Amino acid sequence: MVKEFKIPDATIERVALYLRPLEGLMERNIRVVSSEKLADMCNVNPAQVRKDLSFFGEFGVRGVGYEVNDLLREIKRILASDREWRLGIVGLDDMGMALVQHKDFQQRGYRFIAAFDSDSRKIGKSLPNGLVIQPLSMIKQAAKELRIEIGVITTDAVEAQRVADLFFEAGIMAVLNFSPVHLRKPECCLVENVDFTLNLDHLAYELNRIG
Amino acid sequence: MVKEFKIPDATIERVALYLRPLEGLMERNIRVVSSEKLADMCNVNPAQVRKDLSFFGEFGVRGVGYEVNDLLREIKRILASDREWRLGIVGLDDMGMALVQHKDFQQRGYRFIAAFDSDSRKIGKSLPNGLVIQPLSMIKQAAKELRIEIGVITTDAVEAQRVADLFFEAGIMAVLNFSPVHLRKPECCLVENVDFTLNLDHLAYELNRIG
DNA sequence: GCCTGTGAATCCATTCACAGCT
DNA sequence: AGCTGTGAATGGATTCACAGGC
Repeated sequence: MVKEFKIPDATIERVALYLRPLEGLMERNIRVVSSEKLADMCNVNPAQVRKDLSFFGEFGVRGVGYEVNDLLREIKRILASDREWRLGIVGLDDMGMALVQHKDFQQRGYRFIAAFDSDSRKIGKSLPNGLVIQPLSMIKQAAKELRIEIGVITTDAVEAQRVADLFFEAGIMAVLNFSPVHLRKPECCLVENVDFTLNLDHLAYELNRIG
Repeated sequence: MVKEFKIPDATIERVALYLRPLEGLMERNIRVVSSEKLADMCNVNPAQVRKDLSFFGEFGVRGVGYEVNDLLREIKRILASDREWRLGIVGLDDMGMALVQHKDFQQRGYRFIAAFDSDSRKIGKSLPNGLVIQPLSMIKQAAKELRIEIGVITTDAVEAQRVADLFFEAGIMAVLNFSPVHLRKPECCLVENVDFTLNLDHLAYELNRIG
């Protein structure tokens, strides 16, 4: 019984956050969790957890809590992360290599199915997962044939926009951007930026405050 | 003339976001920027930019805009990112290696000055930046001697808490955590979590919504 | 008794709109 | 004329507090 009104963005973000702790509980064979316990594990308020979940239906049992397994399944369904997503990556220097091997991605159904690089010395090389690195000129064709859904960019600043444009032209609507530039994009497309320096800036700021 | 009342957290986060575009303008020798232009480059509202900056003083010139160079210096001062910060890292698999080589870190003054791993086969090896990988047992001593300020964790889930505890015991108050677990920490310490799957979850959710 | 689900209340953040300076 | 700086207005998001069901 999913409610019709629009879900707050903050809720979507937090609901994704709940996945990891829930997976942790599953592994420890803990069947039921209260909003208070789950909130603890995510540094949020218990009422927040309940309200977030209530946007999508009534998953809990009063006096008891939430069935971990059910909740996990529901959240994955809500986020559409209950299926495989097909990723293509451009840039196979250290960061790119780290990502294609990243275990969390595979476990969660995010699968790299194509890899590209502009460095001709890298073309034709095989990655540990069996992928062969292709030239950028193959992006369009590969995107169609392999049905790439999400593009990942780990190039330097200079190349990033060009690569993003290639992705968009190839019909890839979503990009995860690790490069240090703000990408221009068509209205319809989505870009998520990852920038660790923001996290470090925040730590630096707080460290400086507390003296 | 810094205002005394507390700065909203959201403002701190956005102010850090303004750094990259400003650096971009510097490189292109653009001296002055309006709140509207800067807002554009960060996908925020111009009034937001002005309000954010006004928390820290009056940096702009009415009728003109903000001096890029000044603004950059001011923001760095505010965030305390106008100096070097000393990082120690644990876990030198792909992700760890990618981070120690990450150019943005060095450019912004985030310097890795120690590296540790629990894998005995890695101990004693040198990294491209000259660091030698040490065993975890060296964390406490190295933290003191080298004055490590921020600890970076790229181990797997099993090791992460143990490493975090070692950091905290060694007097390191801030941790950047790439591992997929929620770290328990003393009241006084800071943890920032990095989790790319959250970004992918968000893209998946949106892709699914728009069909 | 215990814990969820949720309207109401509160708190915070964003945006508007315009006065004030150059 | 142009763009900042900011009180006031708006709009969201968080938290409270309790009714409702196990």
